[in-house]
Amino acid sequence: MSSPNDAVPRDNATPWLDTAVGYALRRAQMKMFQHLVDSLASYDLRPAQFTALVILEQEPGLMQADLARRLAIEPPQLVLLLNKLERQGLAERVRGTQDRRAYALHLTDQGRALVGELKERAAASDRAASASLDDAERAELLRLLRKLNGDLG
Amino acid sequence: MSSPNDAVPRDNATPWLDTAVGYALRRAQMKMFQHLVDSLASYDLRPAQFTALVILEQEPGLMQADLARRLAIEPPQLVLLLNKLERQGLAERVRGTQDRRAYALHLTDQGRALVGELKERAAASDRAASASLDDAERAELLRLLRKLNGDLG
DNA sequence: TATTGTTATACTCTATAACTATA
DNA sequence: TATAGTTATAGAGTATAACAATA
Repeated sequence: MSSPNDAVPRDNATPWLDTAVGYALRRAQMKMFQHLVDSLASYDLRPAQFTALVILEQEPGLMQADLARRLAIEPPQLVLLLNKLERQGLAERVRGTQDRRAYALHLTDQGRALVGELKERAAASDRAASASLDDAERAELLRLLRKLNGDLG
Repeated sequence: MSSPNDAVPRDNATPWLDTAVGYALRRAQMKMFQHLVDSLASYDLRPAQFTALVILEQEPGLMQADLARRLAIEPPQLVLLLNKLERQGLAERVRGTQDRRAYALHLTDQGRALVGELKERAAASDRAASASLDDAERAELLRLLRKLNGDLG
């Protein structure tokens, strides 16, 4: 017999799925993701579009290929995402001065004005969708997830 | 200013994304899910198909609508999933005796023989994809995720 | 008339290859 | 010849409506 974590007492009455981190992770992610989708719907933004705005606020001037890598999407997908953000007046492509193939990506004034409100919305969604945890548990969950992801800090 | 968890000291130098449980959760889930996809690829099984086998092992005789609900997929998707498991000789539909519209779902002998090996594979994938956590941390992560999901126990 | 499972269909997401314009 | 971005296209995954058989 085998279970995902041998530190968990292996009770034969415990369903296998209840011992799998990946299964619990998937269900948690679906729940929180859907909550965020609903929270951003009135802005006509999807989670990836919101994340792009947050990254561009923190690192203005990024190239498209770099932003695509940050979002873990392929360049062709990023084209569509950026087209939408430009149509919404939230971000813009600025032709590179040195390399005229590349674009430097920036938020517009409107985008900069909106992103703070979006972060508050998303933060509220984060808290609401994990309301069964207290603040200390949420902080510990975040720490463990970031360690799993190989993040520093 | 706002962050997803007010118990986390709100350092203005900390990028907002690093404070969001949902973002860390999504990245962790993608990493573990992809690892499982690779681990099951040689069996020509996807995670949802594997999960269906595990559920049917534990609860033989389920109806399709019930299994669909467990997997959080729509009935039409489950039809295709079951067709594939039947083609692979791992599960079968048995016409209900009382209600002849419904099917009782069961593993075949071959399915029962395989599911133990699959669970070991999946458990190894679970551990490998979260190798940056020690056993105590993995157990605590599982506990917090299950609490977030509203699971009992 | 309602329910179980199925089919048909469309919509989203994602991945790949081929194209353009610069370098 | 290589690279940044784009276009075109096709493959999954997912959701909805309509249908057949049974209750």
